[in-house]
Amino acid sequence: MTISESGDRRSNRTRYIVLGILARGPASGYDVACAVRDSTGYFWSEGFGQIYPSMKQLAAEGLIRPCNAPVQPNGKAKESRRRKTLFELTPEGEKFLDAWLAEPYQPAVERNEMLLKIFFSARLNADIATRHFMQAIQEAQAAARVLTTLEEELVARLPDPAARFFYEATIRYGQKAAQAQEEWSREMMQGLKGVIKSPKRQ
Amino acid sequence: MTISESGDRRSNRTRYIVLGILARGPASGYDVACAVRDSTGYFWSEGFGQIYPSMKQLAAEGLIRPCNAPVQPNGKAKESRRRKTLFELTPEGEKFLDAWLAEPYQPAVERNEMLLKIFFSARLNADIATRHFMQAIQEAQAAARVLTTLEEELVARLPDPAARFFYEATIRYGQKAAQAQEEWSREMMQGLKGVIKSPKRQ
DNA sequence: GCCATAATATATCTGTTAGATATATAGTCC
DNA sequence: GGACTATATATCTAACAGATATATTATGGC
Repeated sequence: MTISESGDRRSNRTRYIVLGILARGPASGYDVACAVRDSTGYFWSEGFGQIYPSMKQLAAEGLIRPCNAPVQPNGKAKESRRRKTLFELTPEGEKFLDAWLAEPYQPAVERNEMLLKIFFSARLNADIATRHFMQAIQEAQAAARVLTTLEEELVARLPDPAARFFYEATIRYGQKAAQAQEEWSREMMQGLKGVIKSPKRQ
Repeated sequence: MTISESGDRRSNRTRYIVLGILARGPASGYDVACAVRDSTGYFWSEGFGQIYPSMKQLAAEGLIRPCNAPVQPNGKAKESRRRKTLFELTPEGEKFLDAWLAEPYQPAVERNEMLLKIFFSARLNADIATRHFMQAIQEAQAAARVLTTLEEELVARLPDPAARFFYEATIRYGQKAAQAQEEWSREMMQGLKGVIKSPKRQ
């Protein structure tokens, strides 16, 4: 199994977030999905369709293994209506994760539908473009609210100062991106008002 | 065939860029791929694997059709070593494109590997996080250079003022995003220096 | 003129992913 | 006890990333 995957056709990325979350403690597939949604969901999406098969593969490869920890009965009975299958990281898994973390990251492949619609907007009237810009503002503001809430919960989530710093770094990124998007949208609406009366239909 | 696809599982997005490019004039599959790469590549990726099957489907649906324009012999002979199969938009295709453009856009699904590595960086030493931040700066600067070049070529590309405005809007977006990324990276490296001496390995 | 090479252009392949659907297990309530 | 509901596991299928394969044509050398 090769550590470097930079030359390959798109390869499985799901396993890294699984490994990263298991590095913080034993978890089931469902736990991983919840952890992704609750802490990294705003910059990394992941679904059951990827998590379960990836965990199965990771187990087959010896990077994670079923956990011998007792299935907790839970203080709150209503949090567990079905027995969990817990997994933990193996030493090999830990090494694998760290090696991947140290490699350069692969830049995202862009596919921004908002910009695609803006790009072709000269075909339509200015009201439609305005609606797209307004949508962009609303989304930026909604994202900023989510990030603010996450930031406020940070201290309780991560007592470790280093982990907190890096988590906060991701939040800060999201906030800057949201701000840039909102500014851009406002700028463009202003420019639209000043220059474009009613773009002619081709 | 339904115009609104907002409630569906991910549906084919390739066809919209195909339709949009054909709205500017007849083109072959290869022409579409080149046009995507040259004018929208920085915010919309598209490969042959999607373009050809989508064009085939669009033709089957009557939204595009083979073009009766004479296969141009080209002024420059070396630009055509194989006969092109040109397609053009049908009136139905044009209506379909315009209806889609007027709908709210679907927000991007995020999957930012840089942030994922940053998120788990407390496991490693600070030099590795610094390398990721430096990579982010270099990428932002490279993107800004590409966008600057595109901006300079704009006047020659699009004589129509409306089309030019919207194209420039997409470029402006990319520039703001690149700037935000660079600022963030510098900020985080600064914070790393001041707070984190050597993050402990867990 | 023939053949090899190279460039343009068309087409397909396969692993990953988005997001939906299906199923299993257990607790609660009437 | 059975219906309902919540947690948890698992699978499905269309879309996509990016690679590979193939077809067609022009060019150059002998």
